[in-house]
Amino acid sequence: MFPPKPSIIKHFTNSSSSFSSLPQNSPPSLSILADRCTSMHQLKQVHAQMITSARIHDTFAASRLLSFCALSNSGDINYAVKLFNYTQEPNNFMYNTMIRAQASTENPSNALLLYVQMRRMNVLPGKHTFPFLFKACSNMKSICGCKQVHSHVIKLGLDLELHAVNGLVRGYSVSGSLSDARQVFDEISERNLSIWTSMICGYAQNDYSDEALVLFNQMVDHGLEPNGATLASVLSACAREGCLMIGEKIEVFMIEKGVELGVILGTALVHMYAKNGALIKAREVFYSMQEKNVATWNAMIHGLAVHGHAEAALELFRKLKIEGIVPNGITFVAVLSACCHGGFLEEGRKFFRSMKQDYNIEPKLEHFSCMVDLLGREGKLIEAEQLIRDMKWKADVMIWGALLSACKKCGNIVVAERVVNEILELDPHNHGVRVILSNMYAEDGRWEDVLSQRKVIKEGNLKKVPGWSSVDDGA
DNA sequence: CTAGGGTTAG
Repeated sequence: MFPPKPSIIKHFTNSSSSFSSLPQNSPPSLSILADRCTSMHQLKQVHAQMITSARIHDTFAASRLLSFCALSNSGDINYAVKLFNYTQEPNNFMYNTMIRAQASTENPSNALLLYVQMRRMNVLPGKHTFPFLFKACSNMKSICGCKQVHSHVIKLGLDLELHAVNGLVRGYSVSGSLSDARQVFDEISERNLSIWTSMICGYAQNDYSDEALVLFNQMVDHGLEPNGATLASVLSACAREGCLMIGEKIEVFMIEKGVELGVILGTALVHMYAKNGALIKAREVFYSMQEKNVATWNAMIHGLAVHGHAEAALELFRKLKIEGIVPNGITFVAVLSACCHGGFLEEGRKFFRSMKQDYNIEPKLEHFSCMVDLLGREGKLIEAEQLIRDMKWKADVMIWGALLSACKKCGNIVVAERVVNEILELDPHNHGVRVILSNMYAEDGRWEDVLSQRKVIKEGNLKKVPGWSSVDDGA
C-alpha cells in the first residue's frame, strides 16, 4: 500500500485550511481526505490517488467519495453516477447514497431503478433506504410507487421504523392520497414531530388548509413544539385560509423562540401577510430578509398586484430584474395579475410576449387565464377568444368562463353564444352558463331566446329529480 | 461511515 504522494497533500494544505491541521508525518487516510473535500477539484485528486494506489476497490473509501459527489452542493451527480457504475460491488451504503441523490433530481424514477438493481444484486435495503425511496415517489407524485415501496417496507419488517413510516406518510400525503396517509398516520402509536409535520404538510400542499390547521392544533395539544418546517406549512395554510390572526401568533411564537427566519420560512411569512392584505407587514418582513429567492419576490409582487397596488407590483418586478433574480412562470402570473388589476393592457401584452422571448418560459394555462381576464376587462373580446383558440392545448371550463363573464360585462351576445357552446361541449350539464346567457338575452329584450334557454334548463333540472330520468329515457 | 422535514400562482 502506497502512502499518498506529498504533492497531493501539499495541494490540499494550500487550497483549504481544513487540511492544515492534519499531522504532517502521518498522512491521513484517503477516506478522511475524501471526507474533507470541499470541491470537485479536490475530490478528483483524491480519486486519482485512490486509483494510482490501487485502493479504488476499497468500498469504504469509495463510499466517502461518492457521498461528496452525490450529495454535496458543490458535488456532481454525473460524476457520482460514473463512480458508482465503476464500483464492482457497491455496498448498501453506496446504494443508499445514490438513491438519496437520485430522488431529488429531475428523474426521481432513477432512484426506484436503483432499488430494483440493489435487490437484484442481493444487497439488502435498510432503514436508510426507504425514506429516500418515498421521497422519490413524492417528487413524482406517484401513489402507485408509494404503494409498491410500502409493500417492501412491510415485507422487510420495517413498518414500525419511524423514518420509514414518516416517509410513508409524506409519500402518500404529498402525492395526494391523503386518506392513505391519514390511515398510516392514525395507526402510529408514537408520533414524532416529523410525522405530524409530514401529515400537516400533505394537507397544506393539497389545498386542505383547514385540515392542516386542525391537525396543527391537535399537535400542539399533544405537547409537541413545532419547528421551522412545521411552521412553514402552517403559514402556507394560514395564507390560503385567510387566517391572519393565527399567522400573526405564529410570527410572535417564532420571535419568542428565536426560530431563524430563513428564506423558506420568510417567504411563507411574506406570503401569509401579503395574501391576507397586510401589505405593510409583508413588506416589513420582505425587506428584513437578508436572503431572498424568486419565490419570496413572487409572493410580494403577487400580494401587491391583487390588493390594488398594481404599479407597485410592476415596480418591484423591475427591482427584481435589477437584483439579478431570474423570474419564473409564477413571477409572470403575478406580473400579469398586476396588469389585469391595474388595467395595463399594453404592458400585459408586452409581458406575455416577453416571457417566451426573453426568458424562454412557455406560457401555461394560468398565463392565458390572466391574459383572457385582462383582454376581457378591457373589452378586447375577439382578441381574447382568438388567444384561447390559439392555445396548444384544449381550453377548460375555467378559462372560457372568464371570457364569458367579460362578455356579460360588455353585453356582447355574439361572442357569449360561441363561448357557451364551447363550455357546453366540455360540460353538457353546466346550466349555470345557460342562466348567464338567458340573462343576457333578457337584458337585450330577446324574450324568445330567454324562453328557449329556460326550457332547456328546466328539462335539465327535471332529469335530476328521481323518477323523471326513467320517464325521460324511455321517451 | 448515512437519515428526513418547508416557501411562491390558480
